[in-house]
Amino acid sequence: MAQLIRIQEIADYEGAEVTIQGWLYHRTDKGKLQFLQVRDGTGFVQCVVFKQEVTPEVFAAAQSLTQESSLVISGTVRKDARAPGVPGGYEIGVTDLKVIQLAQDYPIQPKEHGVEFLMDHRHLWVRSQLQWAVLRVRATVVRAIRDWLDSHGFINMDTPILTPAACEGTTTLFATDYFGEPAYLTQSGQLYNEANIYAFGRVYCFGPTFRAEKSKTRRHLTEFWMVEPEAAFCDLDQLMEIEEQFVSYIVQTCLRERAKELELLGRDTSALEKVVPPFPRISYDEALEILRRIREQTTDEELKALLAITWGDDFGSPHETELTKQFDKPVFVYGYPARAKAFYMEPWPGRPEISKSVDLLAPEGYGEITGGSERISDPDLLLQRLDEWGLPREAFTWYIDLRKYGSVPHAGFGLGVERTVTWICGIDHLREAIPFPRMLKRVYP
RNA sequence: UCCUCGGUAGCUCAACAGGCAGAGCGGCCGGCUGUUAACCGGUUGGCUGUAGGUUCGAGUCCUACCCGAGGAGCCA
Repeated sequence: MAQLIRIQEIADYEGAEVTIQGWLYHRTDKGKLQFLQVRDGTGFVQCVVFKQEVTPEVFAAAQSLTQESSLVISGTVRKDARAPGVPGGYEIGVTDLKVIQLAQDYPIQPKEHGVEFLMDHRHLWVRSQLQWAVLRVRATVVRAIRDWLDSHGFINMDTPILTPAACEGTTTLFATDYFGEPAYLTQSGQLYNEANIYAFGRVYCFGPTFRAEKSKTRRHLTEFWMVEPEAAFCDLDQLMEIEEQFVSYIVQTCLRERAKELELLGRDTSALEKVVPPFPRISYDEALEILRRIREQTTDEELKALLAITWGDDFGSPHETELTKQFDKPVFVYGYPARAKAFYMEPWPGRPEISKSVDLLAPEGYGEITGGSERISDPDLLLQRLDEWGLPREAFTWYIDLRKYGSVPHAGFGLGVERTVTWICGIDHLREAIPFPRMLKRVYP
């Protein structure tokens, strides 16, 4: 009696009679010999059908199989270095095969397709090997995020998705009708987590977040996932230590547990192996100096124009990309000009024009994956900032309260899941790092 | 919102200077005992994004619009 197994555990069944349930990924017909590439969600395996080893009915059934037909297949597991697949190196010598459904005209072929076509068929595209690999890495990233935080004193505290007001401006918020009043889809759970730390010390929220930005680039989604840790009694230096430990753990976990997927994606893992603490730290001022040098040395006039920047401006993508090329690890850039950042950031001691903020830029040109800061803890300073930014005090009554009842230095950051997955996988577009991306002009399927 | 590129068969793309709209893949039929997006032979397949214009003649030139991609800005 053949045992029902999953492809990912096939190496444990060498020589055994097994059954797998899955779908036909690809078929090569050699006449009296057929090679079936079968996937079951956990992996891909080659199944070999010899005409003389099966009944005529089984052989004909194998010949009738179309791409993505569902099937139950039985046979003997044998080791064979020629066998492709994930994990690969093993194949099944087929003895029996049952067709569940013959798929009709599956649209995606194992060849190059255009972006629009693939996005229109995202519900099917996720079955393709590379997409499957990326999304498996994503699942591991998500689990590593929770593992690290849960085991380092952070408690999960989810924050609302429907919110009454903007935390950083309203133009990029999705508005909804909340029983006749406007409510907005969240851009960040940070302000709520600043309340939660006074109950739990260290917290994190983890969920989807929404930005109605009309961004049309490979680095933007309108709906993306963000994890936002926040810690009481934490300053900017301590925050950077948390971030580098956290990010390193995520990367190393993927290297350990998703080696096959990263190999399938053609990822140069030696670049990821270098992602261990400590990460280099440079100030905004030092970053400007580096950019100035790059600008002087380049002969590329277009790049020179893109890299133009004056003190006080936030970095754009070209700046981040060029900066990260200078390092082989993620790099912290701290101390951004206060006016380029949000109202709640603690000013730098003795230099009020600078904030205690820090972004973490991923190497190889991937750019910003986290943004964080130490928050203002003094109630009077917070009131002053709200006024300066033209924000109504009434809307922030509860937030101001937090500075009145046992205020402490505290800090936090947000890490973008899709950007992290994109970087780890070495792919070039965020849309492949989430099962069903939401982008400007894309809400289907 | 701005800049650049693109839209031709189910898919990926050709089509010279305006002159019969083609190939590969897929599908279908046949052949092949080690294929890795197999290979070989046959076959199927078109409102050239939309509307208008120029011309004896438009996939090709002109105008407007629609859709997509990449980038800028903004950001994780």
